[in-house]
Amino acid sequence: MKLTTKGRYAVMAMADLALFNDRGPTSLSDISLRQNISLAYLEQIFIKLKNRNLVKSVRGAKGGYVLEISPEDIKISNIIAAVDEEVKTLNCKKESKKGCNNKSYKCITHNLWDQLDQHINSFFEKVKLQDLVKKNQTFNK
Amino acid sequence: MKLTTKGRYAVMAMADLALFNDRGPTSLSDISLRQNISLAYLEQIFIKLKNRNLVKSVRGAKGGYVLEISPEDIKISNIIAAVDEEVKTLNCKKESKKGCNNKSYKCITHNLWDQLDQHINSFFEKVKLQDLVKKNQTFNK
DNA sequence: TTAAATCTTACTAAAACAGTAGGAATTAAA
DNA sequence: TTTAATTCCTACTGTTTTAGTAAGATTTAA
Repeated sequence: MKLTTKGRYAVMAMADLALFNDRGPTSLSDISLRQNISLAYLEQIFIKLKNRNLVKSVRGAKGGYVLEISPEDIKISNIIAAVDEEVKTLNCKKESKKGCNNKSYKCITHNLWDQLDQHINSFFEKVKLQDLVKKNQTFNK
Repeated sequence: MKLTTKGRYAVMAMADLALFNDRGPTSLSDISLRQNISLAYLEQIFIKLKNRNLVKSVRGAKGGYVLEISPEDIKISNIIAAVDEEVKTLNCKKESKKGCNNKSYKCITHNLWDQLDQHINSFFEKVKLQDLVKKNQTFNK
């Protein structure tokens, strides 16, 4: 599975952006200072967030980024997916040569990984950016 | 989070072992052939499984491994924990210098990662090795 | 004109991953 | 008693990923 600091930083930065969104564009250097993430690294991350239409950029002085859509409509899964190429446990489908073929005893764990994926993804699907901004959040149903 | 082929291989191998457990010790070379995992790599994995008392070894010719406890009593989480050092999304607690301090806006995502951990771990807690051996398994509640 | 900001591309040190290699110790069976 | 099959143990290693850094180009408000 893929869930690295890049994904975590992206969620942190988006939450930061959501908090300050009503004050106009937020610069990456502000986020960098508040969240303690390197500016250059944030730049790379925000390119990807922009490509997925999660944020809009405002170039030039006093520029920065603003949310493209409202925090209630942004799922955590959208953010993770934007920066980490895949959120998926490896399973035998991916490796055609090794592991999985039609022999039943080779596919014992096949369903397990599939359902783990569903489980994790459903978690990220359920939580919205808006939920992070509220206090004393509980994300489990 | 940490969930690599080592953890997957361990679960596959344990499932394999569960299937053939009533025929006496299963050698790693058998598992290697059936599951297409390198023998030397399996050896490393089984040392760890043994250390956690999930399997017993029988040395010498005709030796191999047998389950130390019955498949109903082995949770997937036990297996993963045995080989992958931690199943935990990184969170701000871990990095004392960076990220998390008492300023509220730096801890926005703190709860999120904590609860993700709980979510994933609860999945692995619920599934037993026995469940993998049955057909048409469903692990989600 | 200047400073603040995004945008773009390339590079890189360190760590993790996924093994490989080589041999020692043990034991059932020939 | 020898052999072959097996676990046990330690060290090494190529590749990929991670987590950035570096250097500059472009845009725009003041």
